[in-house]
Amino acid sequence: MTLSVAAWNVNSIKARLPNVLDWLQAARPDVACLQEIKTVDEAFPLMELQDLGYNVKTVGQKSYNGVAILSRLPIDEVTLTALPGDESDDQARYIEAVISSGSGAVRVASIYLPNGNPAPGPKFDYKLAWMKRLHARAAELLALEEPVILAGDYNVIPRDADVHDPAAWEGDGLTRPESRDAFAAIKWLGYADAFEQVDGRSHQYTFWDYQAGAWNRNNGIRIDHLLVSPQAGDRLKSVGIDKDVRGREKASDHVPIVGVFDL
DNA sequence: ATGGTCGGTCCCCGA
Repeated sequence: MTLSVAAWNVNSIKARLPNVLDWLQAARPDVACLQEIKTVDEAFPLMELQDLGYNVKTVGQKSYNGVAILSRLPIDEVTLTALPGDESDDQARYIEAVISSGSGAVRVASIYLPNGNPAPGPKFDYKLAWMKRLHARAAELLALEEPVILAGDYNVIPRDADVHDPAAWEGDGLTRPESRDAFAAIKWLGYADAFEQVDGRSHQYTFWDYQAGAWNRNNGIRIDHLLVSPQAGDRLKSVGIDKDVRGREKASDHVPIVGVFDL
């Protein structure tokens, strides 16, 4: 039995609802981790998504951020609605759940990692602190020896090969060595970047800015990632980036990335 | 081409 798991920063679920519904109906992912829903839980369009057969769990916030997990399979338990380690952090950027698949339980997190710009500065400090907390949680999850999929917008461009013009992004919070090192450190724990494991091609992007004709010029970056534990990585079959979604009317600036697992 | 575009709102901020 296969399990497909998607990550997609929708940049407002309300502005994107027709596109999101169309894509879910066409791609039919078993699990979809959404970021930047930009709404409180009460205003999330629950019915429309339930009508497509999805169970829905959200961690929302007014105006900014907000994450969701949609699943065609039962969501057994929401294990976390925030990253541990900072009680004062009230930004809605993390939700983690246990999902029942054909072969047992799979743990999935929907992650919206802070952008961190302008860097350096307090926002960049917050990004790095958040990444440390994610590192700690990722280590705890590895110890469970379960299939774990950490899916979302990491706001990190891992390699120069993941950006159209590395020079143009020099010094940006998405490419700074501190950001790349923190991302690599999570992988060093024992996670794999699903895209790099099965594909690894250069210049495959998940985000194109709205400005300056970035989409038409293919000036993109790869910042949406699926990090997978060994128990998930061993069963990873394919990864796809649904690039065409970016060319639609009223598109998000991000497109979905989908991993298919034998789970 | 040293700019530009979205989405959310307290009329500017975040990306």
